[in-house]
Amino acid sequence: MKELDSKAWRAFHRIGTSLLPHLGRQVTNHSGISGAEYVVLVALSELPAPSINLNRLATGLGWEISRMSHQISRMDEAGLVKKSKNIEDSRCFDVSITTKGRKIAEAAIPLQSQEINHCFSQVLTQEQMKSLIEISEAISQHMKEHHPLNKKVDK
Amino acid sequence: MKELDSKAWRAFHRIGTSLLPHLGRQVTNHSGISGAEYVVLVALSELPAPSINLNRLATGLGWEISRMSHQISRMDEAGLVKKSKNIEDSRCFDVSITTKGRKIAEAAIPLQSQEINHCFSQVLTQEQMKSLIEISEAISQHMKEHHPLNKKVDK
DNA sequence: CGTTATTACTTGACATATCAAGTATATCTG
DNA sequence: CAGATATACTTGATATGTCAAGTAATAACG
Repeated sequence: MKELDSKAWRAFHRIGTSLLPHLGRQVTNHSGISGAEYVVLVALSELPAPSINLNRLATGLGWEISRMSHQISRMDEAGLVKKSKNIEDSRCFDVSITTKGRKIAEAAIPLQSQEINHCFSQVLTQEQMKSLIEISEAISQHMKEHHPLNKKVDK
Repeated sequence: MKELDSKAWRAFHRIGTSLLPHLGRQVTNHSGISGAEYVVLVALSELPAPSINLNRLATGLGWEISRMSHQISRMDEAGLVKKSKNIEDSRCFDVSITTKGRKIAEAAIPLQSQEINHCFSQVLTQEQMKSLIEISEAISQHMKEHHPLNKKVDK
């Protein structure tokens, strides 16, 4: 491995393991939900449809299904989301955000945006952000093709 | 938050939460140690001195001290590292890598490099990697200044 | 010196993640 | 349509991470 590769990887590893946890902690502090809960609530609140099945939700966020299952169960108990059996296929579960969940998400999102601004957007130039998007797309593409987490969900 | 900012953040979030765990899983598969153990072993194996105190090790990797304490205890039990009270200041612990730990690290490193190559270096251009290094440095700098995990350790 | 801080870690409880196995419902195949 | 497969989750055990509180040793102060 070349010098540059190693340096780039370490750099990436470092921010991945410091910035992401930091943002998670922030949500917890200002809104009382975990980083994982935040991500799920945002995803649900942006849905074009009122609900989505668990499998697609997991795949969409790049999570293992089992993790999502546990997470949704907890969030259901906490009243943040609602889980209901799909009528057509009763193996499937439809997940939707509750009023309570939406309220919390709507309060959390601007605070979180502000923090992201602070630690991310304002620290980088436009060029750097564009570059980061390309980088991410290249890596995501590779991961999707070569190391998918769950079996493919057909479009 | 502007469109670009949001897109960049999501892109980064996505790779941060997919690529890093993937690489962790890989080490476990090929070398039987966790991603966290790998990171610690590599850090210890690269030390100029034979040992380092727990506090510095944690700070160097951007970990909480408590986490490092748990981790080192487990790795000590597993025979991967050795923990010994510092003679001058008996509150401190010196951590060093054992022969067993070094052997495992030396076997794991090339395999891991290969995987990093695969998922990271070969997927990006030289330019992109250079850009990523700059991005990381900007963010790391910000984090160090504004949101340090533990109290500062003076150089 | 004795008292008060500070530092360097440890500990334990709890939340979360991961992995392997299990269950129930669909679907496919001869 | 019966039996075999596949799918969509669930469950439980175990490993890790995180937080708050504790302990012990050193340093700092009056």
